[in-house]
Amino acid sequence: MANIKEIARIAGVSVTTVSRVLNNHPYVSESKRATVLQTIEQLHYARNMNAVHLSTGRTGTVAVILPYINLFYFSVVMDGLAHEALLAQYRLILCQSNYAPDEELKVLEMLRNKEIDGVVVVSTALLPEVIEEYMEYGPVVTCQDNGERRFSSVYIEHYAAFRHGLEYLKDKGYRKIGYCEGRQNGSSASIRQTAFQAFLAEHQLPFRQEWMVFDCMTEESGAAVARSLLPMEERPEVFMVTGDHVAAGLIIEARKHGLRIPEDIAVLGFDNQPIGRLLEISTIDNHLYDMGAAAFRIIHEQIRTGNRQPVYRKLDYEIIERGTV
Amino acid sequence: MANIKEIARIAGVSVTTVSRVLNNHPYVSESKRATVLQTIEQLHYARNMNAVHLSTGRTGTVAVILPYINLFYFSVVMDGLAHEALLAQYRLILCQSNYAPDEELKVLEMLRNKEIDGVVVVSTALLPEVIEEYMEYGPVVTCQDNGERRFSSVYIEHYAAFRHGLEYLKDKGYRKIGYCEGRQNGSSASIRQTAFQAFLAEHQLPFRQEWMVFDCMTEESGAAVARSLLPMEERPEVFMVTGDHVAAGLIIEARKHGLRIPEDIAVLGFDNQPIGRLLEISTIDNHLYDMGAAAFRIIHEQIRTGNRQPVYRKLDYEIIERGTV
DNA sequence: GCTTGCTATGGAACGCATTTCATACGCTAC
DNA sequence: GTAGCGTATGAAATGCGTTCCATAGCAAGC
Repeated sequence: MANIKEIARIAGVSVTTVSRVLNNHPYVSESKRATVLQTIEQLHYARNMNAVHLSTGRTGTVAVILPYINLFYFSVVMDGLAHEALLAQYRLILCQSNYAPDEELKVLEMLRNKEIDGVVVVSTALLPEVIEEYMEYGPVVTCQDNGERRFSSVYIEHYAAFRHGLEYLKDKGYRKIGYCEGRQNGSSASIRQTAFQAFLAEHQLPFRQEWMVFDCMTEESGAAVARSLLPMEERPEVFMVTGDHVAAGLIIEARKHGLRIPEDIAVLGFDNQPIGRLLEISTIDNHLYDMGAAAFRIIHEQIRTGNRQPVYRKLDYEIIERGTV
Repeated sequence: MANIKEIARIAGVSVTTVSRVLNNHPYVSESKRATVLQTIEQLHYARNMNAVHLSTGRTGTVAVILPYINLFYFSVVMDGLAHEALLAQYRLILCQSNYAPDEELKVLEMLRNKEIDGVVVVSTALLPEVIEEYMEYGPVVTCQDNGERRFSSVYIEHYAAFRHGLEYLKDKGYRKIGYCEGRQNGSSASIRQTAFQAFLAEHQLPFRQEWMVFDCMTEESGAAVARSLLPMEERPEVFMVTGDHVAAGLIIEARKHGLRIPEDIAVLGFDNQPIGRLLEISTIDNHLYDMGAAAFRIIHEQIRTGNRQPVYRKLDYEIIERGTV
């Protein structure tokens, strides 16, 4: 396979000149440029990008850590990331970690090994302290609210958003409020739990352990929540559900069992997914696509400029009133 | 930053020995191995993977071409790919192409540029002939049925699956059959159209242009189909819908307008998505996760062995009977 | 006439790890 | 006793493009 040296030899120029042509540098005469391009054409020359990466110390690639690509939440964030990456001519490496810390660490090691230029952490099992250690090797942006860290983050104001939702429910007259959460110990999940408990205490609202359900990641788990309502001595009046697909499961299963929405059980969803629109689920839109897009733009900027000053970008949210509350 | 040469100098051995330690080669005495490892530790040495890639001509990375990551269909295939890639310690580059041919070509060029070891094409706007031209640079696996090509493919027997579905409907007594398709000109879509038209002709079933709808990719487009039924002079008795989320849109919107499922309009979905299970949509499960997993295993095998003999792996499908037909 | 500065071009160093080949020691087998 | 093999180790070649630095011609400015 031809290399740059061969091109130079045949075109009768130096490798420097060939490199300049390849990279559109100035100071190459039109005649030589033409000869070089022609030689490249003739020999079907293809640049060995590994040599370029070695030489430049850059790869034009960013890795993305997330647990499950087929959960709507993550695929939408990924969509935002991928769209911006395409615009910036960057490549994205997907690490679907299943929250396995060692796999997530491997990705950070790739940063250290110069295999990638940066890392976007959409959701992780790693502690912020661990991530911080890798900041010296390249920029990292997380999509979680980690407070003031050495790495950047783009995040929804989960505390405020959740409170806002609770206030909205309270204003509507609801007092018995239930809560379906994804992971019990996730960073955003913890924030929401705190918000939930604080709000209940503040307003002296009733609470029962069975109104709070964890590990609700799928439609099926939403359906299970609906079924759990049936034998319940005292039911909540409304559920806040993190994820419209989970809310959809809850609603459809509840209706199957003759419960009316919102009269018997009201539901406020999260994420504003297409299924929520279809079922007219009231929801909190937290702009997931924008989160991905913003995360990429920040990391791209930091790679480009070499600036490591962390950026904390707070995204807003909005309640979309539909029919389930 | 320390490199292998520095490690060698300080540890008092040759770079060869350091390399051997790094790669777990035999023929290194325990004492030297220990010294080297200790030096690596001390200097916080990190291997420059770009040099490794240049030197070995391999990158341990496979690129994936697909149009939209946030469509369930693709995110599930990606899940299968990602899972296997993790097991094989391979990295996946995601190219979300939006079916832009030039972006898809760029990925094939990456193969030529040795930036990646192989390409998995989940769905593409490119012609098979174009893909074939890149086979000399590395293995390519597509997830479409392209017939006998120089590249491998993992595919659902769309023709058979679709016919099977049609037969199932006919056996149930349906004669007026409608059809909602994603892309009009997709490779799988074309096969299904052919199957559809052949079946109708064969059994002299009635057909109307308005019973065939294209560009149904989302829940909303399914809902639009439901609305289009209302003013229709003569309605189909059943719709085959490629994608359970589209079927879900159709069903939910139809019910909103008082249509009973399946009495007024029956629906047979595709892809066996979680939402289909929840709504008890009868569907054709075409094992998308397995498709991704199989695609990765094939390309990994071909990278490993250097074997370029194309493999055509046909996946089976099954009708899942639930309540909408 | 001489200094400055821009255009054009090439030599050589640099980024870094892998791998082939050569060498050498020690032990077993015949 | 020596041929042969396995273990251990290093020198040097290899993969390939980028970029700093040096050189030189030529034109504009004083």
